[in-house]
Amino acid sequence: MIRVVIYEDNPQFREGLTMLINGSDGFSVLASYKNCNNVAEEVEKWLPDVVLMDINMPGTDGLEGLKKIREVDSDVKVLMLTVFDDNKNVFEALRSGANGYLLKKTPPAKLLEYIQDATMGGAPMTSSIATQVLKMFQVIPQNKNQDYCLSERETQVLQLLVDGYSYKMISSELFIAIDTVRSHIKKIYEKLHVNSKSEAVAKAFKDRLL
Amino acid sequence: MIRVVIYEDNPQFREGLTMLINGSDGFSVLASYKNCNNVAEEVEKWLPDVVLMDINMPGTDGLEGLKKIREVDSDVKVLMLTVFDDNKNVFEALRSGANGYLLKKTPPAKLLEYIQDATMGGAPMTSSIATQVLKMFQVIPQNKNQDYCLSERETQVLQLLVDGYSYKMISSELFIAIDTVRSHIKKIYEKLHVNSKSEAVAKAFKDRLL
DNA sequence: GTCATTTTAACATATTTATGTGATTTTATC
DNA sequence: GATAAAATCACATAAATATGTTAAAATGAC
Repeated sequence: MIRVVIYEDNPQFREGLTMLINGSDGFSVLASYKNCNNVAEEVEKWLPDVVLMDINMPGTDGLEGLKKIREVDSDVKVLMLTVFDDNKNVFEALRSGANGYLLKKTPPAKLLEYIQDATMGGAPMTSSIATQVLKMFQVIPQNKNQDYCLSERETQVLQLLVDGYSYKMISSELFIAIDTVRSHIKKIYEKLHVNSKSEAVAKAFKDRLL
Repeated sequence: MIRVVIYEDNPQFREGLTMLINGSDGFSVLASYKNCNNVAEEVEKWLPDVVLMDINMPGTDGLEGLKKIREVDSDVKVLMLTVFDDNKNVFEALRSGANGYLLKKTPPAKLLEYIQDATMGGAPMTSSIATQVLKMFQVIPQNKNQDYCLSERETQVLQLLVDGYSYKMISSELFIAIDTVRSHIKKIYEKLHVNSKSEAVAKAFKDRLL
């Protein structure tokens, strides 16, 4: 028996979900709530297998609710429900430990299948959500690995710059004259095509040079 | 009619796939290859709707093949096939523009469903892959959101510092006196607990302030 | 041993940055 | 309308940085 708790502010949809789930063999709704204001206590009380969590709710919304749940219980499967496949919410929900993400228009039969899938360790997503997720991956830039051919010493100096060292501090850290530090930094600027310390630091971060 | 090209080095599996797909209504295999060495030309020649791409192949492997395809064709749907749900490969494949990621043990009926799903703009994944994908999101750290309480103007100035602007450039960019820029930057340093431009820039990156 | 590269160093100078002190004007809030 | 916070500007000065030129050791590759 898969035991479900529902968070959904719309009374009709909440009732509909409850009837669907209670009317299906092997599923049972333990409780349903119209907001997440006491979600932590409620989840600890019922210890459901699956939580169906609407995203848009007055008061504590679904994303906040999810985070609260994860503070007290990392095992319960949480499926997010939403009307729109809004990019930002999807990302935030998945990062906060949602186990799946479904559109409300998901047909009843599929919904039950997805709930079961979640309890088996799966990560059910409707197709449009999965497509969004893939797009998110594609914006993650390559390790540009643009080789600027920094020498070992130059890399070392750049690292110290990034760590906020002044020329003087670098010279005493590396036991070399401050003019030598200047030389290295001049060379680094040439290679990175910059002409200030802060630009070099920014480039080191952007291009993941260190 | 969904037109498919297959890349798979194992002859038995390649034959099995071909027979399955050709034997199904609405599906047709245009060609099948045992390696990706000429994948770009082949895809341009056949212009399939879907490419089934094995990950582990001798010579050019599936990940390389995927990248080559994306260099010449961003529309064709590419479904990756693999024996193991190896975390690193999944990540690399999705980032390189795969449209889905399936385990080879996927049952035939499901496979056809997934192929169709891909052509409709979906992003089919087997359950275990989807779970992996979710886990990847969860390692992405929070916006520390250490609120340093930078004012709007201060944030703007910090952004320009990060972009490599000098005080003079900032003043002309924002139409304010250079002494005003100094004032803002002094305040920023106080709030961030730093005392140089490059430290501020580094902190902006580290704490994702912008 | 020669060649290329890296690391080291010195000298000079103009520019930029950091820091301090003080003050006026906006803007938002109660 | 008093108050607080933010944004504006000025003046001064010490410190740090950027840029140029030049060159001697050290290192590694051939």
